[in-house]
Amino acid sequence: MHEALFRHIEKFTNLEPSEIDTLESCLQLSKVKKKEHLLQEGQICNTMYFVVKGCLRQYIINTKGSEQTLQFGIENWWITDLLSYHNHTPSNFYIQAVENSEVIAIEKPTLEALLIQIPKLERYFRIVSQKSFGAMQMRIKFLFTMSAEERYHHFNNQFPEFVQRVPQYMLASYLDFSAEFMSKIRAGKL
Amino acid sequence: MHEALFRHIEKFTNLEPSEIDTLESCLQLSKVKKKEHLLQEGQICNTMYFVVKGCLRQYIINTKGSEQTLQFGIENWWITDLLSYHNHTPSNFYIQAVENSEVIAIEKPTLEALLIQIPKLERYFRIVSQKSFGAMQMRIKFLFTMSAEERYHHFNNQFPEFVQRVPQYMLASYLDFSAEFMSKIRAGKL
DNA sequence: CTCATTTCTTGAAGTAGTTCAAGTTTTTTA
DNA sequence: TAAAAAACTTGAACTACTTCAAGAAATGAG
Repeated sequence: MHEALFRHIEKFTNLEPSEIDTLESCLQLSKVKKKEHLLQEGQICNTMYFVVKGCLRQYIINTKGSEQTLQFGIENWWITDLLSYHNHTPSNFYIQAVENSEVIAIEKPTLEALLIQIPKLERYFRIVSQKSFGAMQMRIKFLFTMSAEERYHHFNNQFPEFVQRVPQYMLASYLDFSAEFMSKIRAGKL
Repeated sequence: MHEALFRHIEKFTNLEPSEIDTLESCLQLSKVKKKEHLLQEGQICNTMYFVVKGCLRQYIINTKGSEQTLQFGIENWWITDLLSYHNHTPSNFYIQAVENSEVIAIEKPTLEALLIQIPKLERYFRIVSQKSFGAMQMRIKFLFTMSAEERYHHFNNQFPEFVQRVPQYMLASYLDFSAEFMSKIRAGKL
């Protein structure tokens, strides 16, 4: 049922069959329709989402009322608001499906119990979150050192398939420039 | 000897006296002089640094040859290049002392061994890195939604003491604007 | 205390990006 | 398969910031 997640966990730590059973019994796969929200600003985020299939995004609505995507989550990524999750504070973010997707949603009490029953999961989540933090550091580096055009080309080189997969205006805001500017970059009109 | 770190760990998990002993025996405090480097670009980052006293920063040298601070680390923060650490790849960053500082430096083999001997440390590092990731998400939000002036005032409200502690030009680059612009913001000349 | 170094300030000129508004194309839905 | 909705394009006007250059102030080292 949840092979995708098991395979991901096995990359970082080896589970016993009994542990797989325990885990299996706590998980359920849910379908999320395109544009459906898993988290809204102001809610307390109590759930971690593992993307089995499809694409989610985390976004905010800025002071001008327009959406800015801060993060995408595709297959084998976790997505959640970790600050709201840990501190029980209202979230600053929306989490929404960009495509029809399938996710494993784990509620905090379930996960807390699992982490106690299967301490290896502590290791798994440690490594995953340390790597994500490392990736975020690189992201900040790119935001700081590259021009809008460089960011676009760099992203397009690294993830050409992904660029086709999401609306341009979402990617533009993720790369921190306007949709109009992206259009001009792509047309080579500068 | 290393109370600062023990106190920090105890916030997230409770260590047995024997575990404290084990840990104690693996740690050593080192002094770092202002401007001294703990990591240089191109090196493989093999060490995690816990700041006991003082202030470190992670920075890059951009294409124009000037320094840009990506992260500060003060008392009770860990600082390292987690991507280089996990992937054994050359680091993109410098880590340098901003003030004369004291750090606990843990080498990767030591830490790996400790995580096996004291599994509770997996939990500690998981929570710390998840919270750091959450903080990074907020940082990106601020970078995306606030003007330079707003970022300065917001930071200055949140961390007034810290603003006094580091050179203005370092803080300016951390907030992603020029030192000259910072000077004008502070003078109210806009 | 004094000289050298580092940090901060100021103004003028330039630019990488935004915003707006309108039109076009593509995708979705019924 | 038509109509509606969503996504993309284009150009013109604007602006938030950068860059440069030079001087002033603060800090540090011997």
